[in-house]
This record gives sequence, C-alpha cells and structure tokens, in this order.
Amino acid sequence: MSASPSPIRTRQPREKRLADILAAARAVFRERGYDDTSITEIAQRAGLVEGSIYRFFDSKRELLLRVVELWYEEVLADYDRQLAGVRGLWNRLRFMIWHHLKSIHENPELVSIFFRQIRISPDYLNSPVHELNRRYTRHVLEIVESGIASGELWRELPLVIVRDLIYGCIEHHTWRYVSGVGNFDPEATADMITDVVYRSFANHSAESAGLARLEATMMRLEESVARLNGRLDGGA
Amino acid sequence: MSASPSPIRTRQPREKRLADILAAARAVFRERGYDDTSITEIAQRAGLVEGSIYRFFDSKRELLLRVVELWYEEVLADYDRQLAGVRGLWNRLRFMIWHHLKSIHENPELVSIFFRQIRISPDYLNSPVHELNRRYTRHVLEIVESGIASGELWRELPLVIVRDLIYGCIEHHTWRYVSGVGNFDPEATADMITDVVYRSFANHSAESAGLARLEATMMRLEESVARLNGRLDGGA
Amino acid sequence: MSASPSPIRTRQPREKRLADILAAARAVFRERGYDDTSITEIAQRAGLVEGSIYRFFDSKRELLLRVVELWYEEVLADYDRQLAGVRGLWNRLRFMIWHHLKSIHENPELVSIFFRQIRISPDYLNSPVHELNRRYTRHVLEIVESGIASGELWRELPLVIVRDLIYGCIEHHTWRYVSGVGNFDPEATADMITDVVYRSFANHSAESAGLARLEATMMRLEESVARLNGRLDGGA
Amino acid sequence: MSASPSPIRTRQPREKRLADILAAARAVFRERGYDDTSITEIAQRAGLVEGSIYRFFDSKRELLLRVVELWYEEVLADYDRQLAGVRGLWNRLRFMIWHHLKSIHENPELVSIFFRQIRISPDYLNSPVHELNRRYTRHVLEIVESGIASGELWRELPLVIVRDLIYGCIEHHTWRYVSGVGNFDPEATADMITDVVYRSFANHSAESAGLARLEATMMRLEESVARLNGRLDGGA
DNA sequence: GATGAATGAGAATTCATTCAT
DNA sequence: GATGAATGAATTCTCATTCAT
Repeated sequence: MSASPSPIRTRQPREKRLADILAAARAVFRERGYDDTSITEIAQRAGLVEGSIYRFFDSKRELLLRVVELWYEEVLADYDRQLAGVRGLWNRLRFMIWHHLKSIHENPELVSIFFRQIRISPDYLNSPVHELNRRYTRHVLEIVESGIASGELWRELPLVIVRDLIYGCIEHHTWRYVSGVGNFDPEATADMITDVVYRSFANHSAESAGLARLEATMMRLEESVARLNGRLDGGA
Repeated sequence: MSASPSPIRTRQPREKRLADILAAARAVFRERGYDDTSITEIAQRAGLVEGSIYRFFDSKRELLLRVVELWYEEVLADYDRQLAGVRGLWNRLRFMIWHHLKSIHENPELVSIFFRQIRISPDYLNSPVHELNRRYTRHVLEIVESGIASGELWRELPLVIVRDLIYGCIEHHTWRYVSGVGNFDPEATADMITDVVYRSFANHSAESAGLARLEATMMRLEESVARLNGRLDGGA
Repeated sequence: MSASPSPIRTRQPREKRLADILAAARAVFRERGYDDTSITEIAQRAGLVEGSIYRFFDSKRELLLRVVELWYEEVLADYDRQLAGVRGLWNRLRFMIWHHLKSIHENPELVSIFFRQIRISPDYLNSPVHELNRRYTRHVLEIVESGIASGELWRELPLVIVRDLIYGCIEHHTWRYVSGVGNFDPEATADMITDVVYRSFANHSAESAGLARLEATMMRLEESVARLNGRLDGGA
Repeated sequence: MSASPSPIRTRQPREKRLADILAAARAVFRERGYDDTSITEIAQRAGLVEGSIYRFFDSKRELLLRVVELWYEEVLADYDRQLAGVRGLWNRLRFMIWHHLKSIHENPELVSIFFRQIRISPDYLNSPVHELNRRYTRHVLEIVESGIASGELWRELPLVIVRDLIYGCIEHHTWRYVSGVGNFDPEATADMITDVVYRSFANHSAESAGLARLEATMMRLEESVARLNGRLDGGA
C-alpha cells in the first residue's frame, strides 16, 4: 500500500559491487561485530538488496572471511614494504613488534573478530587467512635465524617458541584494549617488548644486549645525519 | 508419547542441588561447548527441570561463570599448595609455567570456553573469575620482584610486561591444541619456555656500566641532531 | 507501543496440546496442502505460538508424518473392525476395495499429500507410515492365499502382483479426483473393480486339461523350430 | 574473482538453441530432479546464460513440460512403430505392458518427475502431455474393444477400468524402482502382468484363456517358420 | 520448592524472473 | 539477440527465559 520505494536498478560492474560490499561489510562488522551484524544492514549500506549479497558470497561467514583476508593483505603489504628499509637485527625486531601493535591499535574490532570468529574455528588452519598469517609471522623466524647465524643471537634458541613469545606477548598485552577497555601506546610498548624479547634471544655470552642497542642507536643517528645532509643539500 | 511419569519431586538440600547443577553443567559444557549446550540438557543431567535451574542461577551465563570460577579455584588451590614447596627462582618460574601448561592440557575445553566466552567480554574485568586470574598471575610478579631485589634479575625489567610474556607465550603456543588440533608435551614445553623467559629476565652482568655510559652519550648526541632537524623544520 | 495482545498463557496438559496441534495441522494441510501451509498458520489455529509447535515436533515434516500416521491409524482401525464381519472371499475382496475407495473419497487432500510428500521420499520405506501401509495391504494377501488354498482362486496367481493390481487400479482410477478434478462413486467403482479383479484371480475350470496338453505340444514344436533357427545361425 | 572473459556471443539459429536447451534441461533434470535444478545450471550446460533461456521458454515449468513432452513423443513414436508389427490380442497386450515397463525402466528419473511435478497438477489435464498420454493409452482400448467384438474378451468388461487396471498395476509395481530403491525385470514382469490382466479380460465362458495362449503360441510359431523360410530363401 | 508449558523475536537463505545495457 | 546484474518475498527453526500451577 505504501509507495514501494523500489530502488532504481542501477547496474554496476561486478568488481565495483564486490568492492562496495566488502567495504560496507568491513564498516558494519567493525561497528557491530559479527553476530550483531545482519546481512540486511550490509546490503543497505552497500546500496543493494539482501539477496544480492548472495550473488557474490555464499554465506555471511564467507563474506567475513573475505573481509578479514583483505584487511590482512593490506597489513601485510604495508609491512613488507616498510620492513625492507629497516636495517639491523634489533631494529627489525622492533619494527615487527611495533607494526603488529600498530595494526592492533588501528583495528581492534577486526582483531577481536579475528580472535572470536576465525582463529578459533577448526577450518581456520586451511584458510587463506591462515596462510597470510604464516607469511606475516615468517619474517620473525628469518630474522632470528640470520641472527643466530651471525652469532648475535643465542645458538640454542628454540625456534618453535620464538613466534609464541613475540606474538603471544603482544596479544596478551593488548587484549584489554581489543576488548574495548583501556588503551596502549604502540611506541612505548614496542620498545618495552623489544627490549625484553631481545634479551631473551641475545647471545649474552658473546656480546651484550647493550652493544646491540648501541648499534641501533648508531644507525638511527646515521639516518638522522643523512637526513640532515639531505636537507642541507636541498636547501642549498 | 505416553504421559511421562512425572519424576519424583525429591527435595534436596540447596547445597546438594547447587553442586549437582554445577557438576552437570561443567560436564556438558566440556562436551558440547557453551553455545551448543542447552539449559534443558544441563537440567536433565542434574536430575531436575529447566525452570529449576533458575532458582539457583539467574542466567545461563551466570551458571557458566560459576562453573569456570569453581574450576579456577581448584586450579588455584592446587597451585598454591604446590608452589609453596618449590625453592629457587628458576624452579619457581618453571613450576608456574609448567602448572599453567598442565592446566591447559587437562581442560582444553574449559580453556577454550574461557577464551571465547569470558575473557573477551567487557564485564570480565569485574568478575570473580578475573580476580582469581589476578591472584593466579600475581605470584609471578612476586617472584620476579624478589629476583630483582636479590640482583638475580634485571633491574629494569618492566613488570607490566612480565605476565604478558609468560602467559601470552604459553597461550599462543597452546591455542592449536585448545582448538582441538594437535597436542603438546607440558614438560618439554615448560623447560623450553622457562629457559627463554629466564634469559629475558636475568641480570646479564656482562652488560657493563661502561657500555651503558657509552650508550647514554650517544643518545644525547642523537637528540642533539634531532633537535637540529627540528629547527630546520620550524625555520623552513 | 500498540497494546501487545500477549495472549494469556493458558496452561494445557501435553496430551491436550498435542491433540490440538495435530487437529489444527490436519485441517490446514487439508485446506492448503503441505508446501502452502506455514507453521505460523498451524500454530494460530491451535491457539498458540509458532515456536511452541517445536516443543512437540522437531520439524514441519515430522508434524506432517504424524498427521498422516494418525489418519492412517484411524482408517486402519475402522477397516480391521469392519472386515472381521465380512464373510466370503468375493465379499471380503469387495469390502477392501470399497473401503480403500471410500477412504480416498473422504480425504482426497491427505491422499494427495501422501502421494506427493511421503511415498515419494526415500525415507518412507523406514517410516511408521509405511509399516501401517504394509499392515493395511497385508489382508489382501491373506485373503487371496486362503482362496488359493481352497481352490477358489487360481493356483498360480503371482502374489507379488496382487497388491499392485488392486491398489494400482484404485489409485489410477482415482487420481483425477485426488487432483481435484471430477468425482467418483465408491460403491459403483468398488463393484466394477472387484468384478474385474476377481475374474483375474478366479480359478476358471473351463480351461481343460486337454487344452493344456495341446498347448504343451505346440510349445515343444515351437522349440524345435527355434532350435532349427539356431542351427542355421551357427552354421552360416 | 578475475573478470570472467565474457563468453563469445555466438549467434545460433533458433532451432539449434532450442534443441541445445532442451537437451541440457533433460540431462540436468534427470540428474538432479526438478526442484534441485536451477535455471543457471541448465543455461551453462546449454552454453548460454540464464536470461537467454527466457527468450525460448516463459518459465522453468514450461521448459519442464516441453522436455517431458518431447520424451513422451519419442516413446510414443517408438511404440507405434513397433506395435504395428505385433499380431494377436495377447501378444499386443503383452507388448504394450512390456513397452511401458521398459520406458519406466530406462527413464525412472523422468517418470518420477512426471508423477511428482506434472500429473499431480491441475493444469495437466489441458496440457499436450496429457494428450500424448491419451494417445499412448488409447491403443489398449482399441485392442480390448476389438477383442470384445471378436468374442475373445468378456462382453461386459467395463472399459473405464481397463486402463486403470493395466497402468495402475504397472505403476504401483514399479514405484519403488522409480523412487530409487530396488530394481525389476521388464520381461518377467510383463509376462506376469499380462497373464493376470488377460485372465481378467478374457471371455472365460466362451473360450478358455488357454485357447488364447494357444493362439499366441501359434503366432510365434508362424513367425518362426516365416523367418526360417526367409533364411532359406536368402541362402538359396 | 518445583514443575514444565508457553513464549517470542529474530535472520539467513534461495533462485526464478526481470530488465538495463 | 544476448547478457548477467539485481531483485525480493517468504519461512523455518532455536532456546533462554518466564510464570501459572
């Protein structure tokens, strides 16, 4: 009886719609969490109708997985790009820890969903998201291995525990924030965790951790000076 | 189909009923998880009917919280009792880590429920379970503090990270098992984690005062250069 | 905002509710058919709420099965009761045919549902309804077997076809009516079918032994010629 | 995910498209049944897209009707062709029964669809399929009528029941197979049903069924001998 | 104290059909 | 003629919680 507002059937290329839906879904999931989000809401936000979502995704869960996957890919791309420019073992370690903290800090809602809905489910281990996670955490191992090879790190450090130490510590430290309580400072936390973790990994018998930090400091100094030179060059 | 013979209305002392319900609930939660468990099932297992549960617990969730609380208390009692007999910093650390691993190993289902249903929710921080958790993890701090006082541990170890390092590492290491995939050996894992953690905490005297002074000098230098940079920024 | 008409929570014994639901369901199924009936409609008719149906039946289909089962039981009870009083082979045959026709005539909608929804599904063969159906049709076999024993019926009548002949004929004859087109007269039809079927079953003594011998002779002759053919094939 | 390369828009003559669609539809309907088949699947199989189907058929149901119609026509053509060569009342009856059994045996899926989707619906009586069905079953009446005229069959046989007896018996006997359970032998079943049905139709008072069979035997003999002669002629 | 009948508010999903391009 | 993106209506089922008896 009421004027059915039958929306104009706009026709969009598949790619565009996909992007719209994923963007809408990410937004709504962040606002409401997974369970409290209805397909209808996502559809409305994306400018189409409930059923149309199902032309792109077989289920609400599949949509969630794609959202998280995309987010992970973004994080990972950013991570890879920046890590390449970081020199020195301590700095690289610190960068990785800081980057993870920053990702959590920026998207606590997605992290929360990841923990509650995805990592916990049995099919996670075969999912693309898990593969991304492996790639994400693999760098740590590479760095640690090279550190061991160079003698900077403890020769007998059990590699199976390295990831757990770093990511476990980070996640445990941030879960309150992820649960919506409190806050944390990625910078300061990164310093703290890096220090502690580095102590654990370092080859104390050969060189002190202090030397390593010294090295890091020198590199920062080097960069500062280089930047200074650059400015003076540009300004000349 | 036939009129189910209404079960004899046995009148039990309140304490007995409570215990029955809690035992039944723990069993069913372990078998089915939280969501897949219905109040009806718990009631049947406890020998009464749905409605009666509500004379003892206001909601399914409250019942869950009590179940977990009781379990936690058992774990904690066991822990306190045994810890008292362990001497030496490393040994005490190792005991705490091992005990936590063992608790996880014995009750992965309850751990899983704790992670999925409880720790993640906003009211957890005010719950008795959280208080128990504080008590549980407080020992670590005490031990670490005494170690610092005695000089065995690193003077500047950031206490806020100590818990995260230990429990985060343990939880990250065991989440697969908790998710129902794979297994782990509490003994070997405890050794490994204790070693790594202890290295992190220990006071590596090799780090000489001289190095520290050197480092301090360099940092001041770094700051100077940074200030210089700042001036150029402002002046440009 | 509008006065929620929250129906008074009347409390009924389980048996009473069950009966109400089954009666309502039967009525609605007859009016609308299975697919076009919604649980909501049944619930309303039975004076309760959608969800309450599920305290009694696990699914819409299970409810249907019970409805049909009950109907079948009624038909069968009526049938057994009356059959006992019918004497003579022809009369008993006629009674069974008539009774089946009458059942169809009285409940074409349920018959239609039975054909469309139940008999066609793979789990029918294990269902109580199928068992009832077996009991229902078993009588025919008993009667026919006793007729054969007494010499009134054809000695070589293939029993596996007896049911198919009778019930197949009836069902084929009535499917139009069951589909909602046309009508039929159970009495007249029963007479007709019984006559035809009885002729098929009866021991026509007119078929003399002499004819049989003649036939046998001809068959031997036929075989001889066939053999001759075979030889030509092989020898060619 | 990647832009699916839009299939080459081949332009086909209408007749070719129609045939492709019908062939694809028949195949998919046989594999999946009616309800579980989607228009999309048929379209893919036929090498075009959903929307295009609607240039040829107004609805999924109309497409189904055409599929069944075509199948029926094939069966009927085959039937007419062969029936012409069969002599003798018993033989013709037996042929018709056997042919029907064979059709069911070869296409149980289509038979099932016919029963579930078509015959049951109210518009069936006006459909071309129904007309085909009439033509299919009309022969029986012709044969029976000629048999009555010649005195071989019972003068008072009610014609309205003849079809029901034969086709009802066949369908009842085969519904399990059609439902996907068990199997049957068309040859043996045809013999059995023909015997039983013939007894019902035969004019026992005038001539015995034995005579009729005798006639059939003689005709087979006659054919054999004719064939024998043919061979000898060919070989000469 | 105990019972257990009754409630009720959702929310995901399907796919034949339409129609803008 | 062909495409394929978009529609949209309709319905089952769940189960923690309440409350009349």
